[in-house]
Amino acid sequence: MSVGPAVHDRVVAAGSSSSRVIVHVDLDCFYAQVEMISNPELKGKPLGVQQKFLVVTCNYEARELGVKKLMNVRDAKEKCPQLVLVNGEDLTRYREISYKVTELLEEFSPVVERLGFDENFVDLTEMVEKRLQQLPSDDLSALTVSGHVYNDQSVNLHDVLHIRLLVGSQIAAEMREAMYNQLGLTGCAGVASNKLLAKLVSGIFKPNQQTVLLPESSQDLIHSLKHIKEMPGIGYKTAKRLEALGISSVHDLQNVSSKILEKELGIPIAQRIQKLSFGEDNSPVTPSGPPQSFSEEDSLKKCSSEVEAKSKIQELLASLLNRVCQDGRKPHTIRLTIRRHSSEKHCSRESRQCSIPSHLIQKLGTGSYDVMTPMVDILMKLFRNMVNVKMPFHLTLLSVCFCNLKSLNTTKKGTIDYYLTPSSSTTSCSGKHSFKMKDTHMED
DNA sequence: TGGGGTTAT
DNA sequence: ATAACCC
Repeated sequence: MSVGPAVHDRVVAAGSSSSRVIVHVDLDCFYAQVEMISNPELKGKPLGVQQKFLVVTCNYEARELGVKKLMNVRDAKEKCPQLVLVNGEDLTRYREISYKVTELLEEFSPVVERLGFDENFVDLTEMVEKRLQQLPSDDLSALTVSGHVYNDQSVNLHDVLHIRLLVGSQIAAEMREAMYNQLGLTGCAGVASNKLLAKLVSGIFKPNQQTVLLPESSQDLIHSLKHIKEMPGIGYKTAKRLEALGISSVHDLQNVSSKILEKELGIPIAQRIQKLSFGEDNSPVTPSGPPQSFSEEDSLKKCSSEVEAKSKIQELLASLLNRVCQDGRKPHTIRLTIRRHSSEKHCSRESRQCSIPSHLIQKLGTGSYDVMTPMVDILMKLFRNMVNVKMPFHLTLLSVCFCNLKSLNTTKKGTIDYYLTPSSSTTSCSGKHSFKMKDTHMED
């Protein structure tokens, strides 16, 4: 190796994992896209997806007519009388397609982190390295960026970091092309050296486009935020506390004394968000893998009796049992969550959880046994532990969650389970074996 | 504000 | 068990 010192430093920096290539992939108005695929007659019309009294998302036709995300149905209809609404309270199809997207991305590189149903991060560092090593005779001159470059900054083909991000932009384009060809979905992508910047830059050109951020422009990107609340990682609470300190811009957060910040927020959060304000984010892309919990919830106008609660709980549990059955893993914990009508308290929830008795866990995959009744009994005990049913109450939400999921197959072969584990597959949970409520005459 | 999810304390 | 964060 006889390269100059500057080049050598960059190569070392690039190779020592201090420099990564991350892509953030963000589907365009995901629920609305899924609905238009389910029912192509909706295409071309202004479409909103409704949950209770809210339009939770809408397509671009609707946005052009003034409909916004999380807009009241009343306001949306007023703004846009032609608005077509579909109910989106059942997330089943959204969840299924969401995981198909993640699986498609995992085919490019296994390191994929989900963020909600419609966003994914992928660490492209290794893939980019491989592609650069395959380049014939180090000929960089044929390389071109795919999509937009933030700030229209020009690419320097002699800069290793530029080259790596440029290859990242090409992979991002292939990902979006695969999403469209295989799933019919469009989305945006942002390519940068960390998750924070990749996420921020993915939103720069908006529907169905992509943007790469070169390092020289990262300060411009973060300073384009008008308020620190727009910084991913700084939520409602932290933003309020910072505002009370007179900190509202990225610049304020960069320049505030770290001692003052640590005193207000504690050392870990203070240090993390102050690094974020400089565009620094060393958090890894953590592979999400299968979900760690399954939950179903329903918000209610009013639930004020134990019978009403039991009926809702049965409904939620029936759906959950089907989901958990299809997953194959077994939940070892069950949780019930409520929200009380409280006058002002900002949507505070309460929960109670307990272990699921092992004899019920075993029966979970099989349709051979009524698991509903004992499970509902457990949930109602949790319910009465939280709610004094002898006193008046008013709940506005019920939620049931299965968590602490364990795969049966991952037997540590020292345990007795290894020798006793049942063959576990005489029944399937699909189709007619699905769990139903109340009516027992379900077989065709 | 819905109907989900995650991690940290 | 709660509180914060994300969508």
